[in-house]
Amino acid sequence: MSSKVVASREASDLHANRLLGLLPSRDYQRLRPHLQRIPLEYRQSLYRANKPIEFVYFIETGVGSLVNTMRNGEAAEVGTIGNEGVVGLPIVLGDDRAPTAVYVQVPGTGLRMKATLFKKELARSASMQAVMLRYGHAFFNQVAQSAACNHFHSLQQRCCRWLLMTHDRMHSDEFLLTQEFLAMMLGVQRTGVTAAAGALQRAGLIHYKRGNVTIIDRRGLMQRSCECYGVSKREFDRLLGEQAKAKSGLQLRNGHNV
Amino acid sequence: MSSKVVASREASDLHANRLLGLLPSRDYQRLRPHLQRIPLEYRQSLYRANKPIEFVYFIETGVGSLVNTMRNGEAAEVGTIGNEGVVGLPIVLGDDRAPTAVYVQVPGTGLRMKATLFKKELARSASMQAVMLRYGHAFFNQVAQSAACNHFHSLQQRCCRWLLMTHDRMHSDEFLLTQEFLAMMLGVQRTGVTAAAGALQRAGLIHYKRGNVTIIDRRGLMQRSCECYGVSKREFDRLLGEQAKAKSGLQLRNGHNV
DNA sequence: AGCGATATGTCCGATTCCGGACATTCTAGG
DNA sequence: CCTAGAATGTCCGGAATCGGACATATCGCT
Repeated sequence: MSSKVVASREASDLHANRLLGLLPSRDYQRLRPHLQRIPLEYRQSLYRANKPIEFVYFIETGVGSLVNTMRNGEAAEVGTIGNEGVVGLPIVLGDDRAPTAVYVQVPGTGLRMKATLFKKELARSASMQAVMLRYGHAFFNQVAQSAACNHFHSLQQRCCRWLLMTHDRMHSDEFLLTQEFLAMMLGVQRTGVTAAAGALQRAGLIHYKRGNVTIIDRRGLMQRSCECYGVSKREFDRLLGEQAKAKSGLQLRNGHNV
Repeated sequence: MSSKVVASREASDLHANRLLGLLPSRDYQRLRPHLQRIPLEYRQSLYRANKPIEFVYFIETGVGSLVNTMRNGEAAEVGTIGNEGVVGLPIVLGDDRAPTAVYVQVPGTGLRMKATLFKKELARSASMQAVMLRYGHAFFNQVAQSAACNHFHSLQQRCCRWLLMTHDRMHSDEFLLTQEFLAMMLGVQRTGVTAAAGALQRAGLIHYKRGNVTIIDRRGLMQRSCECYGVSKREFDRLLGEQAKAKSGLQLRNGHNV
């Protein structure tokens, strides 16, 4: 039994959500009274395609997926959001909806806030806006990377990437995930995922059992993953890393935790 | 087919670049002295991956491509920019570089401006910022659509989409385009494009000859294109259309605005 | 007119993934 | 303890695209 108990303190300090942690304390204090802690439940929709966005969510644990659904029902994940970000970027960009939707792919908890209020607070603080926009750029880059990745890379490579990105955002090596669901996220057939995941298990990189995956060999996954994992991660670290508070610039070559 | 020069509809809509046209006249007057008209040449790079962005470009004619290049040299277009937008969104989002690059895919002309100056002007005007961010969201949605499109849709469908999007931004039914180049944009083999384009020509939708394409049957292309063309276009119209002007006074920040 | 460079046409085996059908294993709940 | 449903495993033909090689056509230049 895994779970979201561990509060492993990472580089960012007080807040489980790194984006909130990047805010100047004055900004945070303004948001605080409006933030409400809520559970994020498996498959819950945080906002729907082309519908007004009611709340923005600062994820603490768990992972959300930006999903694009085609007319015929085919769907694919084009970006993921964890405790490094916020769900509701369209609000930051001055819009109130988007043609994509966001679903909870791994359950957890988050802080939510009325979108209208958030928009108002954003307008009052240039520093808050700057932080949100910088995250927006990192996320944009992730989506741009996905666009190329979905086209060029094999199912197994993308599988590895997805597992790594999710693992980064979890506080445990084990989490809930069915092949069926992963297939939907990757926009492929379930049987394809069975084949890919089977190979990874046989190679001793992961272990899974009826909806539960355990990451065993992170390094091995990175070797089999496409470069896209590293590219996205580097960008997030560059834009949301320590340099906001200290200087630090861009480091991170191989510094992945195990 | 459209005429050479956009007819002036409204006082503030004089600009070949729609984004500049959306700016309140006061904002535009501030940018104006810094804007320099330059030709955009075939295959020219407007900014490079991971290098500081020197200039932002408001395209008047021609088309630019946001391109993601993999380590092994494979490349794919993940977004296109024409006279509806600006090249240099990272600046708007507070960054000075991006892991993607922008190339001129169809030559034309544009107005350029020092990125540092643009950033400064942006900070002075909430209305300008609002317009740029709204464009940013439309562009983001386009990239998100590409991410799914590249994965699900056939080469021929994407071929049609690409031709339509380019046609929208050209002032002519005929433009320069080699199969080789289109193949690079779509991230596929050249021989695949030969097959797809050949079929489209046989069906009487286009005509091409050594690097020159003519759009003959736009409707036919739309029928064979994937839905992604329509989705992107609708979003652009929603966010940058006529009614969008009314909202451009939207305030994002206090204090610095005039 | 001839040449080299560029652009397009064609063919073929290999690979990946789809689409669908079906079998098996595990787990929760009565 | 049993059973329904969920999750996973396996098989197969077919489609799209790759990767590469090669042939042909057209243009610009001298």
